[in-house]
Amino acid sequence: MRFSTRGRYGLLLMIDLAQNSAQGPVSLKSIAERQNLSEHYLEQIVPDLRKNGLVKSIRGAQGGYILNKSPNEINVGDVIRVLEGPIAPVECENQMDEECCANTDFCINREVWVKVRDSITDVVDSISLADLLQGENKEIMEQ
Amino acid sequence: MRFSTRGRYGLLLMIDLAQNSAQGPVSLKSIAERQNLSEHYLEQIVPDLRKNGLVKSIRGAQGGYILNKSPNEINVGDVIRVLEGPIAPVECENQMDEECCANTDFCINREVWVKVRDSITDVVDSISLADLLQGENKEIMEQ
DNA sequence: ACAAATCCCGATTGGTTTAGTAGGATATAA
DNA sequence: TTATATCCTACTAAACCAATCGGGATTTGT
Repeated sequence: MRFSTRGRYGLLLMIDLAQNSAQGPVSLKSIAERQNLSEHYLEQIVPDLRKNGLVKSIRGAQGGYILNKSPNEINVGDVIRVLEGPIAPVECENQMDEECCANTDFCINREVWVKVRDSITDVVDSISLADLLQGENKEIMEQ
Repeated sequence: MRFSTRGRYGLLLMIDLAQNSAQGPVSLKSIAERQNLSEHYLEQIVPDLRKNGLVKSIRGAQGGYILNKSPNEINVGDVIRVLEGPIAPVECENQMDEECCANTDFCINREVWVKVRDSITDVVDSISLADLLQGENKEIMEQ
């Protein structure tokens, strides 16, 4: 029950952009160095962020990536959903809809998974990149 | 970001026991039939439940499994932790302790994962097997 | 004593996911 | 024109998942 490196690295990448892309495009190489990640692996992750409108790319020398919205308009949930797919603690065909449990008339566990999903969603959708940057300064985020 | 079948099937197994093991041991075969699961696969899951004191086994013909505590003393989190390992949305050596992020002085994302973990923990530790059985009768659990 | 039921245990397997790596094509600034 | 970048497709080694397989040990009913 854990997030993969796609979500984790992607979030680090987005935070790096939030910190560094105000003056101009930031290359994956520099992000990879600062965050101690594989540049090639970031290369595999970042197209999803671009296609979903979270970052913008500038090709060629001195190119790189910049945030496509301001840090307080992007929250952690946006990044995670793009890189890891929908937040769903069990694999139901149609995102945990009523028809998901074909085995039994009524899936007795469904409420558990729905509550878990909703609690995760609440957390990740309530924290923006700006919150994380502010949290860094304060060392401890507000509860 | 999802639970595997171990946790899901295990929870179904535990609920089946809560419903049926009051009068005596329940065989995996009957559970597998009722829940429409593979008996052999349940056989692979149930030793973990036994070793962690959640169920008790009775060997031989007419044997089977019974709950080792009352349904309101067992909560969903107990079952999940036994079958899926600790609830930790990222893989840090020492369960998300302060030393987890060696790459940087301070892991800016740590607060996110801690909050996600805590929110999941809150949910699964607040729902007992008894709650789930009651929820079945009411069709909708209380919020 | 014996057969059936049942738990117990280790090994194997086919498929998927993860976390990358390799190598090149395209675009652009200097 | 050269160095710096993004972009794109493919490949791979390892791990994990969801079982399956084949037996062995224990108990009950007859």
